[in-house]
Amino acid sequence: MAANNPSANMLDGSFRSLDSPDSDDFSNHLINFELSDILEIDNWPIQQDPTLIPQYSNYAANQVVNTSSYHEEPSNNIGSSSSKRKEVKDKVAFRTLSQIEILDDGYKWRKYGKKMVKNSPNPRNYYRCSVEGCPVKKRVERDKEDSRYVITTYEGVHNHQGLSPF
DNA sequence: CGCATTTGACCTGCGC
DNA sequence: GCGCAGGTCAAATGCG
Repeated sequence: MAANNPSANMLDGSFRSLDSPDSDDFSNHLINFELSDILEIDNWPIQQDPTLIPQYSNYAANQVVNTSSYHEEPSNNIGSSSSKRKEVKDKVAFRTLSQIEILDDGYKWRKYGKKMVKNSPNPRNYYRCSVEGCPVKKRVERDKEDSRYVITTYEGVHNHQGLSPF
C-alpha cells in the first residue's frame, strides 16, 4: 500500500484518495467527508482546549459538533475494588463518511494488527503512531450498518507535534 | 537497503 | 474453571 504522505494538507476538508480506485459513491479522487457523529469517550481534551483539535483530526476542526456523548466508562466506581481499574486514557471516536479508511490526519500511523469483530462483518484495523514515545493508538472500523461510514477511534494524546503546521 | 504492511498465533480480561 | 472476544506481537514479504 502506498505510504502516508507527510505533506498532507486537508485543511480544506477534502482528502486525496491514497490508493482506492474503487470509484463507487465518490467519483473524484478527493474524498469529501462528513462528520456526522462525534462520540465522546471519557474526557475529550477538545472541550477543554480547542487547540487540541488538530491533534486528533484537523479536518474535523471546523465541523466539530457535540451531537452525542458516548462515555465508555465502566461505571462501577462505587465498588470496593475501584483501585483495580487501570489508568483511563483519552479516547475519542469519530464517524466519518469516507470510502477510504486511511485518513491522513497529519500523523504517521503504522498498522500493527487486524481483527475480525463479532459485532461487525467488517474487520477492525489497529494503528499506532510511528513516532517513538507516542502512546497514541488508532482503531479504524467500518460501520456495521453503513459500510460507507468509517469509525475512527483515537486513544491517547500525541506528545509531539504532528506534520501539520498546527 | 529500510521500513511499512500483512497475517497468524499468542495473551489477557470478562462472562458464564 | 473454561470459553469467547478483543487486543497485541512478531516474522515474513513487498514496495519505495
